Amino acid sequence: MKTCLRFISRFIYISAERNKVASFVSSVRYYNAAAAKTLSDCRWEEGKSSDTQKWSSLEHKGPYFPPEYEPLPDNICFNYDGQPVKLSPVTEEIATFYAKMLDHEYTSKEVFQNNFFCDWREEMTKEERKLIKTLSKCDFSQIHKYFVEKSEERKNMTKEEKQVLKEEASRLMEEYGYCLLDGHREKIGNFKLEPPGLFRGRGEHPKMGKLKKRIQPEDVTINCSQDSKIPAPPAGHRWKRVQHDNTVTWLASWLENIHGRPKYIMLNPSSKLKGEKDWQKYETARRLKMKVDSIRKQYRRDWTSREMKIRQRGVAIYFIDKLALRAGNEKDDESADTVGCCSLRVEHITLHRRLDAQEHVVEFDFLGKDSIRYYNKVPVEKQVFKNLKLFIKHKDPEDDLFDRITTVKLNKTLNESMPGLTAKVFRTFNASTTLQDQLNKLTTEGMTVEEKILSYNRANRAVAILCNHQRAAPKTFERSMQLLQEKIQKKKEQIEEAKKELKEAKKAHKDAPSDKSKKCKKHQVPIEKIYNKTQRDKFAWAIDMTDENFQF
DNA sequence: CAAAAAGACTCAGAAAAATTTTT
DNA sequence: CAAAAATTTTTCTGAGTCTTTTT
Repeated sequence: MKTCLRFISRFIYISAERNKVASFVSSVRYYNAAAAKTLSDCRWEEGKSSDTQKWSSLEHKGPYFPPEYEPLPDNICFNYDGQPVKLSPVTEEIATFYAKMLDHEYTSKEVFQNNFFCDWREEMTKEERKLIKTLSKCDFSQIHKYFVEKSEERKNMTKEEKQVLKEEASRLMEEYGYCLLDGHREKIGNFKLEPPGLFRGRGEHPKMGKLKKRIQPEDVTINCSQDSKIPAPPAGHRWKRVQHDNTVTWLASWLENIHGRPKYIMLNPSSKLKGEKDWQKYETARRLKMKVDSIRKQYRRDWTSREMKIRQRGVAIYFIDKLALRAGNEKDDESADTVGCCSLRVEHITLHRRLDAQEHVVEFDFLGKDSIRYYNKVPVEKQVFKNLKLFIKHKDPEDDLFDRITTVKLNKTLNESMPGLTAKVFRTFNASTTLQDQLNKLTTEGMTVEEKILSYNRANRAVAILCNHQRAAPKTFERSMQLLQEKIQKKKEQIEEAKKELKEAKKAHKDAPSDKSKKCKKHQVPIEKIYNKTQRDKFAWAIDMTDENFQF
């Protein structure tokens, strides 16, 4: 029983930050393996800067390239200004990207349309460009219909056909999905290259609708060990570069054309490399736990510093600590306008001397990561309130609230308080602490497993609120609501009926009810039903490590 | 040296796929 | 039982954080 409790609490602890539990199973396996060959490992770990060296051998098959474009059948036509137009393959492919998205609201946005049309025209042949000048004259409906039908067909495939597809996918996974790192077969996180399409940013993204180009082998850099079997580029092609850099963990990289930022093929979270890093992250959070009191003392002192930047820093760290805000790096205007702590603007907060019987309330309202709205009314310390008033004095709404600090400076300060400490550590720390606190509050010794799981879910909910994790209500929400109402109505009727039946049954009571006994048989629910396979896998490592002291 | 740019890595929601439950 | 709906899990890749390199 005790073990069970502990392992649940461990599970909760690790999964504090979303469902990033990663399968530590393999990590544990590796720790054991590592222990076995400690001697040789230690030698080179001491000698070389083992901190920067991520592997000593790495072999893989290179990325998997998405299939080539298949031109539309001749009877499917794109129409321009009422006339059918046969498009060149390149142009046609891009048209299909748009056509497929037609019933997504994205395509109704002006920015999306403009970006798409602009990029599309650039890929057109001269003749096409000359002809196709207005998006509103473009008729993709046949193409759209074609793909709707195709996906319908796919849905209606027979079991056998689906099985064939499944097997094909798993063969692909076998061949490209794994690499060999330091002699261990490790799962790759994203071995498939991102296929071309139209960029869909989150929120009001200025680049939405732009063409995400097909990645060519010539765009891809391969990273593997020198003496490994170098992955072969697709026939008739060559890699951009093959390098052997063991200070990085990626297997392949390319520059994404929307922002020109690098993208990588990396290992799955279940790998040793990722797992250990994740473990380290929690270790750092635990170190923060030891240190947090003095850090809190420090930033409180900073609230009254004569230096404005120190006051700002003190208040910013307070927000990061208390509200689990993200650091808030500066962003260019080529992306959606979202903020974090350091990039908060005056317009994002409202100060209330008193609000709903509370004093010194700060009302936050801004778009954070992924354009998720953060809305919160928080009572703060009087000194913080005073400072905020000072910070916004003589500023316009669009001015920075913290104009004297940056994330770099803030993290530098944090790092001085504790090695390895950065703003994001507070999120891990706060999530873990909240979960542990909630768990302690919600669970008692005598609870059944089901009750514990309920507590676990509730505790996790508290973490989600703290971290402002939220998903958009599905578009079908209204509909499901309606269905729910109908259901409730039906249930009511059922209850009425049941009551009547009961009355009748009472009257006819004397008859033997043996017939119903079969139906009434209740079956025992085996424990395995409570956790799915993946979850049980996740638990495996926790059980394995239960002797260690892991209380947060 | 600091600031900017480049680079590498984690985090996170949407959508798709798989699975389970209900009708 | 199949079909549909609901729910859960996985995949995908965009969006952050933070570090390293360059200017």
